[in-house]
Amino acid sequence: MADVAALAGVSSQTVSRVSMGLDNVRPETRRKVLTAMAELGYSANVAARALRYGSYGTLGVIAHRLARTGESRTVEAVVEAARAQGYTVTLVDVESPSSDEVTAAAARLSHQAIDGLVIIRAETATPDTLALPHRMPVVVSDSRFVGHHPAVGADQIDGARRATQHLLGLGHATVHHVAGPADSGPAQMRADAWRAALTEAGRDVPDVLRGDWTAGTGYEIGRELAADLDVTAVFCANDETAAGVLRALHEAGRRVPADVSVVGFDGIPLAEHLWPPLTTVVQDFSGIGRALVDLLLQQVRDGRALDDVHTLVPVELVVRASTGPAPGARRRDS
Amino acid sequence: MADVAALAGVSSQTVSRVSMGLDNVRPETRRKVLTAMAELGYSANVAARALRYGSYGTLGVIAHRLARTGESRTVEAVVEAARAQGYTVTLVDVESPSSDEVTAAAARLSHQAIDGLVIIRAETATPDTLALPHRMPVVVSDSRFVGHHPAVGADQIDGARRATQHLLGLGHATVHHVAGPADSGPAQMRADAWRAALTEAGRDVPDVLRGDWTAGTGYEIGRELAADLDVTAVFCANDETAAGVLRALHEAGRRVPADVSVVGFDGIPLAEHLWPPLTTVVQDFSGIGRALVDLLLQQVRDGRALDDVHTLVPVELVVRASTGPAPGARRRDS
DNA sequence: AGCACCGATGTTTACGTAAACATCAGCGGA
DNA sequence: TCCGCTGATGTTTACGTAAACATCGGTGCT
Repeated sequence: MADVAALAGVSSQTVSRVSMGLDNVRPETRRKVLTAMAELGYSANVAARALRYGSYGTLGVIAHRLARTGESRTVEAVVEAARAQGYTVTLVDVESPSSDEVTAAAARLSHQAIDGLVIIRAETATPDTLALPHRMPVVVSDSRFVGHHPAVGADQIDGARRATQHLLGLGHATVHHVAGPADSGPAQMRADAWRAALTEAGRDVPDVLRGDWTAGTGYEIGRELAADLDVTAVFCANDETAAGVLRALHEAGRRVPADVSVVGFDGIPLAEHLWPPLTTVVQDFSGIGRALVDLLLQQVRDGRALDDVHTLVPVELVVRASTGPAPGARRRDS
Repeated sequence: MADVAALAGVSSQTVSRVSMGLDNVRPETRRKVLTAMAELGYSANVAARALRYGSYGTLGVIAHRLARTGESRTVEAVVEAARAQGYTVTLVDVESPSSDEVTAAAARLSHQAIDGLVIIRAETATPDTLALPHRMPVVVSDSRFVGHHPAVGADQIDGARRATQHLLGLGHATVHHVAGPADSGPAQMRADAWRAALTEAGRDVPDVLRGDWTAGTGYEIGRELAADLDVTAVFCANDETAAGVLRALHEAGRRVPADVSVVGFDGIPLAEHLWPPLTTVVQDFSGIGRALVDLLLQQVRDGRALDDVHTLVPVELVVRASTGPAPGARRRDS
C-alpha cells in the first residue's frame, strides 16, 4: 500500500479510500491511484483489513460426509445464501458426526477466520458434550439442539408420516421401514413418525430394518424384504437406500409397484429417473440453507445468541410410479 | 491477550508463547496463563496472527454446481487432503463455469484470506480470459490449462475410449454417445475419444446427442434413442445421464442389456444400484483431490508457480449388468 | 477583503499478534 | 567473590489497514 501511495504520489490513506470505493476522492487522483495499483499488482491484505474491521466475511460450515446427497445440497444452499449476503464459506468435513469430531472441527474452524458457525449435522453429539468456541454464533440443522442453539430442519416427522399414510391409503396392510443409522437424529425422527403413523392407523408395526443411508445396505436389506412375500410396502429413510431396495426387488422378480410399493426420502434429482420413478418426500434443501444463513447472520449482526429459535422447513410428498395399490386391494378391485 | 496477561500477572509475550506451545516457559507460569485463558474465554485472533505471520492456513476452492456428484466428491477429497496438510478450505460456488464468473469468484476469494486457489472446473474459461489475482498459487482440474497453470485431471480420453471399445468388443456395430454440454472441457474430451475409438475401429460415427449432464435430458434423449431400433449401444457422458437413458429404455419396453447396452461415466455410488446395475468408467475423485492439494501446496511453500505440470489420474472401467452382447451377435450365437 | 465553511487529502493511531531484542535472576567455575 | 553464561520473561516494534483527527486550499457570503 505504501508503494502504491508513493508511486501515485499520494498518502496511503488516499489509497485506502480508493480501494474502499469511497467517493470523496478527486477523479484524477483516483485514476492515478488505480493506475499505480494495477502497475504494482496491488490488492488489499485481508488479514489487516479483518484485524482493523473485526469481521472476516466468512462463515464456517461443519459437514458430515460431504459427498452424500443431502449434505452437499445443503452445503451448496448455504454457500449460495451466504454469497447473497456477502459472505463466503469455510468448510470442514468430519468423518463421523460425533461430539468429539464436531468439537475438534469447531476448534479447527475457530482457529480460522470465521464470523459464525453452521453445523450441518451433529448426529451423535448432544448439547452437553458439544464444546463450541466462546461466544461464537452458531446454527445447527438438527432440531435436537432446540433450546441450546438455533436450529433449522426439514419437517422430518410430517414427511415420514405422509409417506406412511400414502402407502396405507393405497390399501397396504402395513409398511416396512428401512431406517438410517441408529445414531442419526433425522433417521430416528423418521422411524418414530413411521411407527406413530402405523400405530395411529391400528396397524402392525414390523421390526425396523437398520440401514446406514447407503444404497449398498439398502440392497442387502432389500433382498431380505424381497424374499418375504408378505411385504408389499417399503418406506426407505432416504432415496439411496430406496435405490438399493428397488434393485433387490428387481433381481428377485418382484414387480414394483404391482407387488411391492417403495417410497424414498430426500428428493434427489435421480429419484425421478430410477426405475420405476421413485415416490419420495422432497426436502427443500435450499430453503434450509437460506434459513440457516439467515438465523446465523442475525446473530452475527446483533452480536448475541438466539437460543430458542427453531425453523421447521416443510417437505413435500411427490408421488411417482414406484407406489401403487396393494396387491390385495387390486385383487379386491378385479 | 492483554487481559489474559494482566490476570495471569505476566506479559503478553508470555501469553503468546503459551498459546504457540513453545517450551521455554516455566510449567508454573504456563499453568497460570492457561487458567487465565480459560477464565476469560480467550482464543487467539486469527487476523492478527495471519497479519503477523503472512499465511492463513486456508485454500480457496472454486466449484461449479456443488451438488453435482463429481463436483462434490472432488470437493470432499480436496477438503480431506487439505485437512491432512493442516489447511482448511474456503468454498465458492459458481453458477456457470464461464471466465467472467470464475474470475469474479477468484476475486471474491482473493478478498478472503487464502494462500492458494483450486479451480475445480473452468470449462468455458480459457487461459487468456481468466484473470487471477496477482501471484496467487493456482491449480486447475482441467487439462486445457496445461502450460498456464498446473493441472490435474482424470484420464478422460482413456476412459471414453475404453467404454467405447468395451461396447464394440461385445459385438455392437457402433456406439451412440449422449454427450455433456458443448462448453464443457471434459465433455468435449469424452466425445472426441469416443469418436476416435469408433473411427479407429472403422465404424460409423453417429451424430453426437447433446445433453447437459442431468438425468432429465438423458431421459429426453433416451426416448429418441429408444424409438430407434438400430440403436444397440449407448455411451453416456456421465452416470446421471445414463440413469435417464435407462428409464427411457424401460418405458419404451427396450430390454437392457438384451436390446440395448448402456455405459456411464463417473462411478457414482448409485451406479451399482441402478436397474440394471450400470457399467461405468470410475473416476478416482479422492486421488484427484489429493493431487490438486499436493500441487497447490508445493507452490504455496516454494513461493513460485509450477507452470507445466499435468497430473493424469487413471480411470477404471467397471463392467456391470447394463452391458451385454449385441442383439446381432447373440443371434449369431444361437 | 475577510471570514466561515467544505471538500480533498495528509497524519496519527489502534487493531492483536509474534519476532527481535533487552533484561534479569540464578548458577557454575575460576 | 566475581564473571559470564543460560534460561525465563519483559519491552519494543512491525505486520497492513482504516478510523479519527488535522490540515490546507478554495468558494461563497457579507
